[in-house]
Amino acid sequence: MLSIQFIRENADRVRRDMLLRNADVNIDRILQLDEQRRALLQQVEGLRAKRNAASKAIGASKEPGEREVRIAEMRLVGDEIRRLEEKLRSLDDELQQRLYEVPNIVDESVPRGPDETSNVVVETVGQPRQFDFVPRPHWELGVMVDGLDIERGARMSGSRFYVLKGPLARLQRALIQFMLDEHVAAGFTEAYVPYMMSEASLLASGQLPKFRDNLYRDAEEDFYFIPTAEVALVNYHRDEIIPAGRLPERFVAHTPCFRREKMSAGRDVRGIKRGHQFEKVEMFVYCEPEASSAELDGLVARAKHIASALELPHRVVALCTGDLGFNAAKTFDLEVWAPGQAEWLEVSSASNCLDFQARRANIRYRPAPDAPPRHPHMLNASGLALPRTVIAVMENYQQPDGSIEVPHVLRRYLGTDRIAAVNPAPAVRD
RNA sequence: GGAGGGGUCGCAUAGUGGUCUAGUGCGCCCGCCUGCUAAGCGGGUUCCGGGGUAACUCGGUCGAGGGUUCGAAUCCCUCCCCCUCCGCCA
Repeated sequence: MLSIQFIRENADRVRRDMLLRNADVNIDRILQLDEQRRALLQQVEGLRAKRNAASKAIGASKEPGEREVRIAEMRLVGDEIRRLEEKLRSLDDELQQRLYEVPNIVDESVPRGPDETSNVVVETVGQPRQFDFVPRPHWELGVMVDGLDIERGARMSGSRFYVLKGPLARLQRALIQFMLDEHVAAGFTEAYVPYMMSEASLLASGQLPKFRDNLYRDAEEDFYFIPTAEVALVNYHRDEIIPAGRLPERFVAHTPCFRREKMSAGRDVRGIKRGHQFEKVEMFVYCEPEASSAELDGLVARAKHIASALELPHRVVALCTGDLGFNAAKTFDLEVWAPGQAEWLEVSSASNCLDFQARRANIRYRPAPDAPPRHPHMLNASGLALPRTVIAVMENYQQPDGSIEVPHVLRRYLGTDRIAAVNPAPAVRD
């Protein structure tokens, strides 16, 4: 979240950024609550100081008469304190609630625009492959190599679930292994983390309270299923002061991700592009504020490295102000080309959240052993999201007979250079 | 799931209603003393918030939140976490 001090001192900038995001946030109400709160706080603290002094005098006093008088006096002061505290608490609650729902500020370098049509392609790498046949979408190829079973997934769990088996289950696992190995080799620390987290953790990472509708949760216990490993990695240092000399810290974790996808109902219903459960390799960085801009570039470079190593045509897109996520001040998406549907697939989103999550999660670090604590900057980036990378590999490497060539870097993981087609092409609908 | 024990300053501990402004030891920092080092002596050492240009000052903070009281680390209630043993279990 933004600190109330920051909002107070930069009210115009915050108002502007909320407009740029199309965020419906009442900054004036927040400022009003802040002012009322501080005025009331001064009253309460003044009375408490008075009571503290009197109580000390009562403790030291030996004259029963004097004690009685002062106790009676303080009884009234106590009542007044209680009355004002109640008002203070309700002001605090409303202020806190509203602050939790204010999104991050916008980095000055972010292109302006109301929605994704204003996003800017900043770099394109590789040429889409020229096919001398009509490339198939991944859901047809999946059937042909006997690796994808949508119907059984739906029978087990309903729509937006699927089973990967045989060569495609192995392809996905090989990709995960490859990505983790590459990032670890680049100095990232691999982490295995809980997939279910408490409400407090989701609040700290910014998923709650605003995005409750997109989360799965246990009905009886305080468990939410993580929608991304980012949630776990934000909370790794929650309520800590990181000692001097530890930053930057760079993590990589592979986890499943669970999303209700209520917000995108009806979109991308075919195949494995958008499911309720999917695998993702996630990178995460804690760093000093001065370093976060360079770290963001580094994360984008890592995501690009994976796409390049897999020889997938890809591009980097700078999200515009209206398309930024709640936590992010600046975001680059990485998209890979999927010839089967002739579209760009988002496989990574790299964001600099500045100190926004550090405040929510109460994470600080010491720049030097005796220096006062500061909030670190925190960044996250997929590296990469699996189902869409699987789609891109399948569709880019497909052969006329429905078999799939294995990218060079994956061959040592899969022990083969080709995934054979064993079924005929499914009947083409309409 | 059952039974028991426990959460106090970086670490270890003391503290069962009022000089607790939370003591002591260790660690760390500053200073003094001292050929050097060690020891010794003196001082400092949580974090958050309010007010103030500042020196400074006020409030809160003993796992969390409520409550009792003029006054709570201390008493009461609810919850969380950790440890030990039993049960169950991949």
